[in-house]
Amino acid sequence: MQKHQQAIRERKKREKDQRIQSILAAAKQVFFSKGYLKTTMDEIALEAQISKPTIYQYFKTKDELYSSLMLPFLEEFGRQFERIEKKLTDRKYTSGNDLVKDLFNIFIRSYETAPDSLRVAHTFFQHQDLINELNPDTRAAISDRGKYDFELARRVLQAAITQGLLRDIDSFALSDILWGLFVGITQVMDMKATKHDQERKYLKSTLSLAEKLIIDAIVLK
Amino acid sequence: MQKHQQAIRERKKREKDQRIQSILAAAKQVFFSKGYLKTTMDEIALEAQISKPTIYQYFKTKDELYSSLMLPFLEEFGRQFERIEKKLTDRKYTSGNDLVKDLFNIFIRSYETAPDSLRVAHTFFQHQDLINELNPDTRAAISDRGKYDFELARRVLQAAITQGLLRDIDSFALSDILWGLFVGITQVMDMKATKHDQERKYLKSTLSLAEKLIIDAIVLK
DNA sequence: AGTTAAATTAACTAATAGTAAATTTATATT
DNA sequence: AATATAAATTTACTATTAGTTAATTTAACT
Repeated sequence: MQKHQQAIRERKKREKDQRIQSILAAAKQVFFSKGYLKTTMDEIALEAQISKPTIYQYFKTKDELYSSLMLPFLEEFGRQFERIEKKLTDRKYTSGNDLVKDLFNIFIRSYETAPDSLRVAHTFFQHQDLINELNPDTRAAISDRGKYDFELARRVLQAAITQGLLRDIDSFALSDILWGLFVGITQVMDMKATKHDQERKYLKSTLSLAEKLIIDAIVLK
Repeated sequence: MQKHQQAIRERKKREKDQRIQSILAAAKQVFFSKGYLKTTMDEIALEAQISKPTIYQYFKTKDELYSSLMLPFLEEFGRQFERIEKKLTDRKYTSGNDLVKDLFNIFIRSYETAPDSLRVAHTFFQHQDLINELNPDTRAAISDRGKYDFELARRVLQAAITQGLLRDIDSFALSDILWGLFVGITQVMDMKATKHDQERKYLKSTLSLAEKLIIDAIVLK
């Protein structure tokens, strides 16, 4: 009976995926409450209610487990850029103003809904040496996805320039500047922040000012 | 003989400072070639041609040693801001344009002369949990210095606004934006960079574009 | 020359990332 | 239903390395 075996294989895959998800959930919980350095694999195993070697069944190293938390974040970023790209090709933007606001909202919302993931992204930017040590599959997945997002963002900016929404600025450099601006501001804020809502409000007003300045600087009027 | 004892105490202090400097030099060398995680204290000791416990005589932990590398960088930053503040109070600036260029140059030069120190600064922004574990003296020194630099930068911006060189923008937020912009851009560039001079030239042109955009956005015309 | 204090080190402990081998669990076969 | 096989899991281990202790060396002082 082929069908039966097929069904079993499917269930097994499901269970495997579930186990991976539960490990990721536990890892997220522990990493984000204690920080990368002070987190131990035993503690993650305890949180996931399994033994340590089981984690190593699915993730080759601590670094790889940590980095894996980043992928969903990068993917979500990509989806948002794709949404904006579609809106652009559909000629839905009548002013560069709205476009810049949409771009900033990607970042702002990502910070609001998943500030943790953003912290992982910071690691991505900083610990390049760590990334290089990952197993090739994970590294490729993360690195490729990162490059894809970068390129996507650049393409969106270039399209906006071509449509006359933004001033004629080198889109590669502009993409780096916007990306850096957001990463940098959230990082500087993170450093000052003390988890109070007050601080988060302050971040929002700072980002909102940055948005105004960028609109002044790059929108074609 | 009081004089003799005094002289000996002075030499001892000198020797102690020298030892600290040689440890810092060795640490710098190893940390920056291998990254924080893959650097061992034994390796630093070997590089400094002393034994490991001697390092612990002067630095309480690995984190503290790493963080100590940052202080000279923060101090240099402060000196640069003080220079610009003096220029401002002496009414040497006739346009906001020149001021912004001077500010950007602080960052650009710091990256050119000591890109390594900047990488330590990135850690500072990211591993806040690490900073919190430092011994109180070191933490206070670094944290105070960081706050001082931030405040100094803000004061410079506020003075420039008061003098009518820059548009009337909240100086706290603006300071965070500029600081974040630079940290973020260098980080994004660092990620892409592969140590080729070509990349460094690209960073410079990107920063130069960022400078133009910021001038457009904040200089009063 | 002998005493004391400080700096240095050899030899250690504790913690933890990662692994190997044994065990359990679940599936397939007779 | 009993047995064989394969996969997942765990117990018990190794290796590395941050940090410490106690012994040793070095140098100042009497």
